[in-house]
Amino acid sequence: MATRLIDIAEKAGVSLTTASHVMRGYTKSKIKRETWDHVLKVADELGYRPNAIARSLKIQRINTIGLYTGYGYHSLRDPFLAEVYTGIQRVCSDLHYDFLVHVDIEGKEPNEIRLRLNDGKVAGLVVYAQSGDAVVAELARTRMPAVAIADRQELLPSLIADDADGMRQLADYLWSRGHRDIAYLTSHVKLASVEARSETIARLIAERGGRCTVLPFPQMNPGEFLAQWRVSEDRPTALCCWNDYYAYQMVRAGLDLGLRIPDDLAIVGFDGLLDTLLPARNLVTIRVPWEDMAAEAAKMLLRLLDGETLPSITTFPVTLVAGDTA
Amino acid sequence: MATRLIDIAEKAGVSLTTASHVMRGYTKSKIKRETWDHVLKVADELGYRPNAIARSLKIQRINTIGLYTGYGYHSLRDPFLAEVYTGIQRVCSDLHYDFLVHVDIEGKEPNEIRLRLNDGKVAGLVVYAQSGDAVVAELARTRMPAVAIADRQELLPSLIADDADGMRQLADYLWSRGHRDIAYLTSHVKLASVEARSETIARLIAERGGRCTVLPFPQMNPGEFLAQWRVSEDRPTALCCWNDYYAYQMVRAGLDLGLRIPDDLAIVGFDGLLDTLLPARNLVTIRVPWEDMAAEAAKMLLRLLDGETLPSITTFPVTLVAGDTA
DNA sequence: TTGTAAGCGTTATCAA
DNA sequence: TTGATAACGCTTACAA
Repeated sequence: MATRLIDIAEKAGVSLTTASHVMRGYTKSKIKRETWDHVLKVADELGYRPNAIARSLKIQRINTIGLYTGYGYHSLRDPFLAEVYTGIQRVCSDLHYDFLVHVDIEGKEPNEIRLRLNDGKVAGLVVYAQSGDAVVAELARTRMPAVAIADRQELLPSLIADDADGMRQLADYLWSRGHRDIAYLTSHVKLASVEARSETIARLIAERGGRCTVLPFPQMNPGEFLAQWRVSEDRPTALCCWNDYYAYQMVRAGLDLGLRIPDDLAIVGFDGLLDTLLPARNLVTIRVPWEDMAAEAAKMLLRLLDGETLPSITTFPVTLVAGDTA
Repeated sequence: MATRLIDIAEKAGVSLTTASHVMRGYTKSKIKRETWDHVLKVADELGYRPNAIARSLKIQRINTIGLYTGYGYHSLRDPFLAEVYTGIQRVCSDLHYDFLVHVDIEGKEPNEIRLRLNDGKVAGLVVYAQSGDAVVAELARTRMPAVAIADRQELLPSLIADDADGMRQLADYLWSRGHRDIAYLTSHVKLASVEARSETIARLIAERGGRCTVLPFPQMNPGEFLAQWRVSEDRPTALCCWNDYYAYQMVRAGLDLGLRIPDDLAIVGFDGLLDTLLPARNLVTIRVPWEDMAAEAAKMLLRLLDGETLPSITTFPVTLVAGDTA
């Protein structure tokens, strides 16, 4: 059994209150220096550790925030989530919060998940989910403090990237390099940002008199896709991919097939997520400041917990990263 | 103010006990079906969420475990930690635990960190730290349940990879391909496993009459290192790197310099961490089942919490992954 | 079948 | 300058 405050009080021959004041460093109370030091000494001897649970129960606050992702089992190998975690952690570290990863929520009913998320272990949540996620609706209904990231949530303050501007930058870049026939490989996931990206580039290229074909990222392996592409009559000269991971798969498959990139085929991505790791080729991509966005989401969540009102949408600028694949 | 159990009891016109039994699904108590359903209905109407904090305080247990890394700021951008997180998460998910990431512990005194780690928010810890870490000593002193991963901790049950066998496999592989002069690029970090790896390969190659030079991974950039290597008289034919990240940096630098890999220079890594992400080249490496090890660490921690006694060392087998860089 | 009441380890109010 | 004591929300003997 762990040492309690009362054990210290008894051993030190003081009251619970005095012990509490000393342990919390409550300088306003005028406890005799002698008593103070004695209590500290006893606490150290007994290896005292304040019980954060009891404290939280009493003060009705908890310095822990959580992350909910609406994609079931979320792999932490996903570089996007790595950025999100890193950003949240940075803020938590600065502001003396801990960070709880909710994992026991796979394949459950929305309300059951909401109960797990909203059981007092965390003060609030950063949310990464599709708009229309049922758990998010439950959270909003029960007024759980939460802030959404990466994709807009109608019911929550949301932090999103400027997808349209990113696509505009890519379109400009490709157009200026002479590409008039572009294929856009989009994601299967139903996110508002997915729609925004494909619509934007299709529109921009069409407006200028070029052609932009939107295709789902091929289910077949990228090599087969590119082999087909190679023999087709009327092939696009540039591949614009929903994200960097798709783009890298295409780069790799292209190199394996002996294609010259970007001369035979230009490839661009979106996200800026893989740049630190990858050898051999530097992808042309749009860098989205995911880590900063996540950090800002965490900060905003903490402000929300303090009763502030937040803007419903906060949009972050994105920047083109030059490389050698387009 | 959130709905409490007592609010439900009052609104439903039952006692606290009855409400508690219903909410906990305590089937042994013979509550009238009618009462039961009524309580559930009221709870739903009021958006009741059990307070896990109060519950934990009462039952003196908490279904949360944590991770302590002795390397300060820990980022999921580190693929190793991504594996560790993923493994811990998997087990937590299966066994209805949550996973708390302590982040407010940077740059603090060991005892202060221990207080943060051991404040009742988590039942136990998975530890990733160098042997001799002062916080680990504190944790052991205060009998905080903990299990170490990746590097041996004298004071804790430890799960480690079979580094010696991994190096043996790499040595065999390189030797069988005709390499007689090998450079081993080791890490600056003082881990037992670092020592184990460099010593093992140096010994194995020497025993067979070859030469193995152990060097710290160059502080200069990998390109400069390889440029020097290229003009040296008596140059090794293979580079064996402490981990995959080092190896990939060398592969990239080599390709940039126009080296043929593996013909001009063979490069091998260790860890098996980057294989899912990287295009262009498949590294020859040793796959360590980090995720499984982390999962097992979490499982063992939970067994420890149940009062079981654990083996002091558990060693996991590693396997060679063939590729095209050696 | 349901209710009463003690207690988990803190903090905070008030009194001494 | 210190000490009693009542909460915080829940669980669980034990009583009714």
